[in-house]
Amino acid sequence: MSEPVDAAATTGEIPRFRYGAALANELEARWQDRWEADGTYRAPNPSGPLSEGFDADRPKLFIMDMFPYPSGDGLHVGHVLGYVGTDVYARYKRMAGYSVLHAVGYDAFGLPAEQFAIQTGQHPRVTTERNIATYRSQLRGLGMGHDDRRSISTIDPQYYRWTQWIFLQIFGSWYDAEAGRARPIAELVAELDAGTRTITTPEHPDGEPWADLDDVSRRRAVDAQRLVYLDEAPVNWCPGLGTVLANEEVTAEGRSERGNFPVYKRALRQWKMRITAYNERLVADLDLIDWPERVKTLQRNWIGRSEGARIRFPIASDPALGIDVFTTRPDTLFGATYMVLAPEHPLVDELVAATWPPETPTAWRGAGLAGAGADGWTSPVEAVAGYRRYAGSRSDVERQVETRTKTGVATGATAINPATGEPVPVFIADYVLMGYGTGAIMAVPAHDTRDFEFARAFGLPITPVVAPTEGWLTGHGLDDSDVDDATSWPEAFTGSGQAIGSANDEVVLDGLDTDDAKSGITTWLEQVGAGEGTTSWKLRDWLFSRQRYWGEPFPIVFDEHDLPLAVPESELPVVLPEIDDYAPVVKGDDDDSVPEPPLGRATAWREVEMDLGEGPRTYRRELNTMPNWAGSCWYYLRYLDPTNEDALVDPEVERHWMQGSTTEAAPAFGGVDLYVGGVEHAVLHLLYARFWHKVLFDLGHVSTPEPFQRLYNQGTVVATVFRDERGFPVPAGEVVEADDGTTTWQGEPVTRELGRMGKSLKNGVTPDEVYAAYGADTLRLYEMAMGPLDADRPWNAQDIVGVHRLLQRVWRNLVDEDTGQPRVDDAPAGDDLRRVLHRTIAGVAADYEGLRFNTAIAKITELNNTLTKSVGADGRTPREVAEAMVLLLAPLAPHIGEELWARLGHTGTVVWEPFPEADPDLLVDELVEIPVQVGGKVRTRIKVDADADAATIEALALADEKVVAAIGDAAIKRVVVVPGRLVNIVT
RNA sequence: GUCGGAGUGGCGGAAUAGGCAGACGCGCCAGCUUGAGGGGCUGGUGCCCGCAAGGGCGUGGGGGUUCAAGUCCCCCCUCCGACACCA
Repeated sequence: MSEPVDAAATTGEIPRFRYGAALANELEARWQDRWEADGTYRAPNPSGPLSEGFDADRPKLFIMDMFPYPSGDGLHVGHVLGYVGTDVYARYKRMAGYSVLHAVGYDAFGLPAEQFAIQTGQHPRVTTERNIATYRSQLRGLGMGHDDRRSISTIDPQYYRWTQWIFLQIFGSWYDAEAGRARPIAELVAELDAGTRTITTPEHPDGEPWADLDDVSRRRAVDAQRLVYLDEAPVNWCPGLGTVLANEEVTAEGRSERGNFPVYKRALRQWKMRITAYNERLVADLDLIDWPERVKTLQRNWIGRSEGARIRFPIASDPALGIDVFTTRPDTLFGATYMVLAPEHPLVDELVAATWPPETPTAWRGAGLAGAGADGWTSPVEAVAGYRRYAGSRSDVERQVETRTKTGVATGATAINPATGEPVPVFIADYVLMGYGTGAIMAVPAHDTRDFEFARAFGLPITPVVAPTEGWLTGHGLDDSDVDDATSWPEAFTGSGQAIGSANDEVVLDGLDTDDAKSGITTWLEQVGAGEGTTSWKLRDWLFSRQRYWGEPFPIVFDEHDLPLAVPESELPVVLPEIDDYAPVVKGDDDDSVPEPPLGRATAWREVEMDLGEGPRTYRRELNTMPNWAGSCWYYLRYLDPTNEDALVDPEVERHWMQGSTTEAAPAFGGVDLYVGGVEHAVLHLLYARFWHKVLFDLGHVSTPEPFQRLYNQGTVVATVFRDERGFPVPAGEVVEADDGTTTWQGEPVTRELGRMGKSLKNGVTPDEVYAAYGADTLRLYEMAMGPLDADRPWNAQDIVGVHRLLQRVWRNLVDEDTGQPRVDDAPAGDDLRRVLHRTIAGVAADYEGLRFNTAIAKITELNNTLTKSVGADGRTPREVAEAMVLLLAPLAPHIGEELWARLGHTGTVVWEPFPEADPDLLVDELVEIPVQVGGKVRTRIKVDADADAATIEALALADEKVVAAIGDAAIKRVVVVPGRLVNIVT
């Protein structure tokens, strides 16, 4: 941090009322107190306890930041970028006549808070609440215009009561696929009782025999339909954190997002949310919302819709058995020359052969793999077991680093290609994933890169069934003779083309292009019952339970059948019990024991007596807690009605704030009008929140299908990272830079690079440091001036002085630095100054509207520079200009805005003052200077009347002596005149 | 590898709808103020040639469309981000 600009203030050599850090700090504290005392930023609800001052004529606007996770380190200047952006916009919109709801809450449950508490040996509630207090004070110091009555915290039992209530809504629902929406589970039970609906399961494909089921079986059947359900399935188990994790919390390297611990797949009984029921709608409704295209793309990719077909390959030895595969290229079915199952596919054990078929190559038997003999394993059963061990021992990192060499073993089984009738061998290989499609593929080596590699490695036939294009052939040094002979191909042809070699007695694809071949084969498959067109998705159900202490308890108990039951609403909240040891049970990497949630230590709490309709009985509580995402899935709704004890949110209040945006041109069907946050939440928080919102919408608790109408991603602040010779970051604030530019820390040389600001890179700058050196308004202005809000930007302490000087110069033009008295008079502004003013008003308003705060600041600076020249050192500023200037600046720098407004003689706050309006007549000059080009090069500029016509301008241009000189002897071929813009003379 | 985003002075960045490239700020240079430093004020500052007048070049590179291209089209390079054996 550089020295304060007015370091000499203490020497008394500068004017008493010069705008510097001391003056800024004094007036900022004063105005923050006044705003708080006056409740300046309170946004009235249409009804209920927060309705005082409601004005039905004011259009509404709901503006939100992604709420902070209060860490022990406090805020740094990178965190506040988005907060300042929304605050400036909210302030502008208030002045433009809107009733703006802007509040902030705290996302305070979760792993980091718990880790911090464990490290410091304090209860997470103590550390979390202290962190929240720090954040509150830092944000207050920034001059945020938040409605303080609406600040919520996810750890408040009065808040998580409703998180639990929403959980119960989801638990009490099922997805009616025909209706395409969630419905109360009671309606399902009623339909089952009435016999108008049946539940189909893999065991009962024709429907559960409901009437014959006993109560427990019926409950099991119904529980399996709920939108949140218990499932015993492979999950991401992270021994280092002592908990399971959602897919979204595991990195591509197979490690935990938090803490970077290894993650293993383990079958555990866990709660899952049926987000996959909303696949289609989560994709389709992206078209309704005004979000950055890149975030929509990320969500689409994550949900991963792909169209294709499911095809059944019968097993040769037992045609009753069949392998279902999913493919996006059913048109290549005739080229399927082998099959691959994921190693853990349940069918493997059923179809594996007892002995190797004659002449099975040793490579197929696993020769060369760790654990196999020189000729491979001795039987298919051995090979399957051996390969599973081998694949399991390969970490995800290894699988990546080893350039994806294809490995696998044969199962000794043979399936029948339904199109050709030919037998095809069945393999297992870890390049086929159990988690996608059906966990099995038909391999078409001629037209799939991975299958091609596998086929080459295992000596399998490669049969072309799509003719490669000319370009592809020549690009690979091939010609027409190679079209149907893949032996010379260097790689698979994966593009579209004409089908070849694809005909049997019933269907002929030959000559069709890929799209037609796909539909042709699919129709045939459906006719003969060998398959069907279908859609596959990458998205999995959301693993929702954690073996940690610091989270919302589930409002669930278990009875003697070990079946879950909802805690009645009247019993909410289920308060997180106090326990002495809240640390997770961290396991060794190879410890297979069942995780023990810390809540199991709450011996007095873990069992409870309740009357759930069968008289008082003892139940066992669910001991897992909810993931961090639960509280952040719906907090925007609680801002609307934070004190409501009867409902999540009052319906009238919800409709008022969430129904159709009244400002944006985008199709306005509702949701938060503007939601600003980092792009790192593109799939996690934003996908989960959309899912919960849609469930609440289906159940009638909210009135819009999407939660966030407009999303905006602010950029990240990066700062110089200094590293020592070992590559470890050293505290950036302690690095010394020599005159020659070399940098050292404690005498040792250090390197420099740019990195995201934060504690881990030791390059954080706190807002408090900047307040002390320049004041909060300067920090706000600098954050906004650095560049476009959505761009990443480097923190450069040296540049802060520029915006500080702007405030100082504005102040000096309006206030006498010696006396503190206003320097304005009531004489009208000169014509030129007034035109500049009105152009600035129009430009700044447009910039605020478009969140272009950096150019708004540039325009205000230009206006002030003009003002400085026009009034001179001893002159006075025309009041109309002075007041407009203050109003233009107030959204960006609210404290100095209030102070100047008061010094200009006003008693009320500037916050609700109408934004100045530009006079359209003053936006055009009478004379404009336009460039004259000769042959596209500017040779001179001429002044013409703004409304001069083309002929007049052309005559003036051609008469100009510099133009005449530039043209010389050349003949004029053409003259292009754009009135008011330019002239171009073509020779 | 696939998808997405971005390359403009020494630096951060401007540039409605294809129409004056470099707004505004930092830094730097000069001058004024000051005992000095800091601070403040005024002016200058894309690069090259030139005392100047003036000229040439210039938005990652190469081609194209156009009277006119940072902006549109094609090819290539570099950087950043996301996903990553998804059948």
